[in-house]
Amino acid sequence: MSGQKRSATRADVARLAGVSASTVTYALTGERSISDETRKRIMDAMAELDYTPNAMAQGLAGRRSGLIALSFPVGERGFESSDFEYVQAATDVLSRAGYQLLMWPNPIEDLDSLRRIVSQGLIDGVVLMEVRREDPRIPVLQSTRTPFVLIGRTDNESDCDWVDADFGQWGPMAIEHLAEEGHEHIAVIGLTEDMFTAGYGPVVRTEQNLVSAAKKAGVTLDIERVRPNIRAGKEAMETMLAGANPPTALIGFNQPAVIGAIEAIVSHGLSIPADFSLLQLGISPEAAETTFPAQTSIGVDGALLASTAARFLADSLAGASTGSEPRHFLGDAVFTDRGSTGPVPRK
Amino acid sequence: MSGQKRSATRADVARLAGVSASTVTYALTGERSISDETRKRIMDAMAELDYTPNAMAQGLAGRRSGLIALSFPVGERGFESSDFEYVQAATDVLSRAGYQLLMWPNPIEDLDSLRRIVSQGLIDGVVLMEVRREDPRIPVLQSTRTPFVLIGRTDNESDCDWVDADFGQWGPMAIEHLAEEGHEHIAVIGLTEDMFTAGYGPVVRTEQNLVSAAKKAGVTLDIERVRPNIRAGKEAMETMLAGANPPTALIGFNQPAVIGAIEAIVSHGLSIPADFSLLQLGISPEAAETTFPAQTSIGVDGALLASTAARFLADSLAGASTGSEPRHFLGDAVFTDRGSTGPVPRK
DNA sequence: CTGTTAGCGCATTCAG
DNA sequence: CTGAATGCGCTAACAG
Repeated sequence: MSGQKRSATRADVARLAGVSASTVTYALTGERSISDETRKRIMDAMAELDYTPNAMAQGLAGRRSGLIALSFPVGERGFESSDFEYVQAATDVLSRAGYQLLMWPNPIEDLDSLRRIVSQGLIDGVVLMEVRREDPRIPVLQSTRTPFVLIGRTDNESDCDWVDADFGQWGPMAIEHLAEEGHEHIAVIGLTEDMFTAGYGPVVRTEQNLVSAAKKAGVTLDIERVRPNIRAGKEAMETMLAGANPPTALIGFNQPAVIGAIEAIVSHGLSIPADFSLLQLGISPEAAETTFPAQTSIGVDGALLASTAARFLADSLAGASTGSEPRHFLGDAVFTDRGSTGPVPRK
Repeated sequence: MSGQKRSATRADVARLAGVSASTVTYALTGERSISDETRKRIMDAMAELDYTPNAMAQGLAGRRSGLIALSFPVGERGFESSDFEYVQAATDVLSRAGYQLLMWPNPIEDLDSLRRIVSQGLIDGVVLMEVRREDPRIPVLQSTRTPFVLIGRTDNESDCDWVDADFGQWGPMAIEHLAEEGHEHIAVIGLTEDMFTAGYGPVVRTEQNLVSAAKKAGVTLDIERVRPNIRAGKEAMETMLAGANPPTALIGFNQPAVIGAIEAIVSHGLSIPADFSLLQLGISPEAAETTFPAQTSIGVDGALLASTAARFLADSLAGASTGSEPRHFLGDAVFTDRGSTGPVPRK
């Protein structure tokens, strides 16, 4: 056993370097100038003792924990690989700014736990994911004066910092792409009304934009809203294909349902993209390439969104007190052609 | 502005309740007995002041942060919904034991960061996921005397606490199931050699068991090892089906590749399970039901694994000093019939 | 059953 | 350019 019982403290370093304790701190933070001579002695001492500052003590004394919570409620939707893109990007930016990310997977409704953790002084700021149109977490954070940023938007948009996809671009982009290829009758498979009333922002906005873009382009839309599962999507698609005037393309905003829809399309004797076109909204690259065929999609760069959010938060933590204007960021729509759309087939 | 600048401290509570500061602590921890009278006064005072103990100060004084890191390196494999099952289960158990989970997504090789975070005194223990046969994180944790538990195993099994799937059951169970249905020639699509040499434990163990079980059952195996992507799986399956004596069933241990394999099977004019049987190993329920058809599978209860690991860690944190025997747990194989296997077709 | 006293390791005044 | 003193909010002996 060669173990040192207790790890070295700042006092140990100071002693070994022959300086005072506070000088060690300043050598570390650079808050005031130090002679090269002294700095070197301190650095050497730190290296020799394998010194690492104690985070708790830093937090207590400096009223800054270096921890950021990522509120990542996992509801019906579950976890997708795309979600990790967000986590990863946020982690990168924040760690560069000296913060660690604390994942907080509790449900949105668990406000007591949220209140507790932010009151504990353990957390400097919060990134909120899966934001609802009226999000109960926000008042909690505001009342405890905890800095935060949203990935997503509430109905009251101007109220705080947020980043979000520019859903306004999705509908027009999707409709235009398909209209250009000659499609005049397009199926849409979205999410159920539940998601509407639960206030799931993207769903509402996107569908609205789709409708208005279709009107402008003179395209007929056949909208079905179903639960996010394969069977529901399959049934919805079968119904649409069995109609008198079946659609020649599908716009999906519901990945599990679209998997079922693909099955329905293929069973119907149609092949993609020769006979039928498929365009999926808001899907991650990973998920889009997990199906057969892979899905052409319109979405947002999640990493860009998350890293921007992280930057907003880091900035407002740096600027501490000042209540400058809220900052917003809209991520451009990204079109990725994976070959699942094509010109409308001749009869 | 009605904001209290600074949140209430233990001293404030003590003053308002008319007791000494330490009494407040003991009322909270129950470390020594207190008259009901006094306890009530303290509780009332805490409620009135909306008091929450400061986590940093608790950590500094009590040398216990209440934070557990979950080392969750995200490599080539990415993030799957099943992974969240682990996170969720671990979080539940640990929060009941008074801990928060800090997600640590850094790559396995990022040992400097790991060393730093555990030396900071910010973390009481670590749960390691994606454990390699020789995992470099382990020496780091041992040298810093940080309690930890593995989800997975190293080659040196007796060395520390771990939980893992009982892979020994998978091979026999898979072979027996298919053999009973009359299959005599079975394809296997596993992962590439890279994963072998990278020391990805499950891959190695499972394939070995598959081979020995097949020998015992008198079944012929046709093993292909491919990268985890759709195209590779499709090509591998096409090759096998084009052979002189094509297999009648597939055992997969590579989800993306199996998606491609399914496509190859269907294109070949075979339908599942009437003409061809499919059995997937080690896949999450979510992923198994994301394909068409859904996949019958053999795997492990991830939530059980993770919660057991969490319990191991919580226990060893409670029993602090004592170095009792390492604890191990093997999760039973779980067979889930999703209808993708059936009797071998008559010629 | 309760109060008093030291620290935990560091940031930050205040003095040179 | 550097040192000394104070306190962050709490736990854990030590005293009754």
